[in-house]
Amino acid sequence: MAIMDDIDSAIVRELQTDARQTNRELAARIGIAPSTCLERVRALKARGAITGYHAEISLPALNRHVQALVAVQIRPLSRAVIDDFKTYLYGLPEVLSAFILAGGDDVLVHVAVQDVEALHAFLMDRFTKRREVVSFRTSVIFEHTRNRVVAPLGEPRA
Amino acid sequence: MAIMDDIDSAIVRELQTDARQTNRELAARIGIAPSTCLERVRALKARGAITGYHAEISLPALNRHVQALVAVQIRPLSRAVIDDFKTYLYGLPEVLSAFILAGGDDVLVHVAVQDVEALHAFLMDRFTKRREVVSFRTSVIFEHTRNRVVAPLGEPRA
DNA sequence: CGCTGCCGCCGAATTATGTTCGGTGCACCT
DNA sequence: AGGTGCACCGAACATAATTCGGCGGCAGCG
Repeated sequence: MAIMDDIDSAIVRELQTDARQTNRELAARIGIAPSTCLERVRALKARGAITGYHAEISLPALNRHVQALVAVQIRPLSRAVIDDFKTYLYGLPEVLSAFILAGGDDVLVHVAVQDVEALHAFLMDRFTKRREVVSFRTSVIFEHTRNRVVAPLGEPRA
Repeated sequence: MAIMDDIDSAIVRELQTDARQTNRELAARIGIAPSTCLERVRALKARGAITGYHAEISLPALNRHVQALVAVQIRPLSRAVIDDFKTYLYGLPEVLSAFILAGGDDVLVHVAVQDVEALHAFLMDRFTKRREVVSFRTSVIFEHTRNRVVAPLGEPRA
């Protein structure tokens, strides 16, 4: 799983940038034959290095104009309670992602909703009513930038 | 930009699940002709509803075994300083994404590094030395789950 | 030092897919 | 009721994915 040479790195970089470019384009960009390229891409997926290909959708286009982060404290802090809460979150369409944390807060939830009114309603309906949620703090997100191309770290050439 | 019928929703859902399935598969799954499907996908991209297609890479495969969230306070809190800091963050390979926030903290940074030692080094080298960073709190991430399929909100059928 | 076996890359042939374009039906407007 | 426009469809053409046999380089062994 740790073996990843320059060619693999280049493939991973290109597919993070555009996952829908053709295998021929990809091969040409990297400088290998299409058949070789196909083989390596398949190996990366089989190895678990590439876990999937996903379209990125504009949140405004999905009628979600407000994003927020909600830092939640959970009690009692047991595995069962956390797992239940995770499952609960996963079923909420407003939730984009959830972080289970070490430290002050237990869970950080990234949500995207229609507007501030919907945010308020969401918090009241989905968090206040939960018994395991003893407190939460909400921060509205002004801007969220993602670094789409993630490269290997450490000794660059394995 | 807000017009998105059932077929568009289905396309968006499918492409979020697997962006590399063939246009024919996609069309068959949804129940329309490949040519129609191609047209709609192109329209969605042209309209800005689909912003891109990205491969998802396993962080451990990239030699990043530790993730953390760093809540940063910036002073002075001016646009110029924030923009500079954003640009700075964007250039750091360890940074996965950054949130600009309203409320207690100003910026929340999601990082992925090799191990806890590398996390410590990263914080010391990249944050402590910055003049505009007046304080930061770091939370190690035990688990991060993403909701990959994001559906339109509000009135479901536009 | 040379031989041999193995692994990965390549290129052509086959199969499948993307893409274009003209026609058709439905719905809406008048 | 007639006309107009839009979206969808299906066949034809261009392009790409996939397979597979063979070649070359490298390593390990004799």
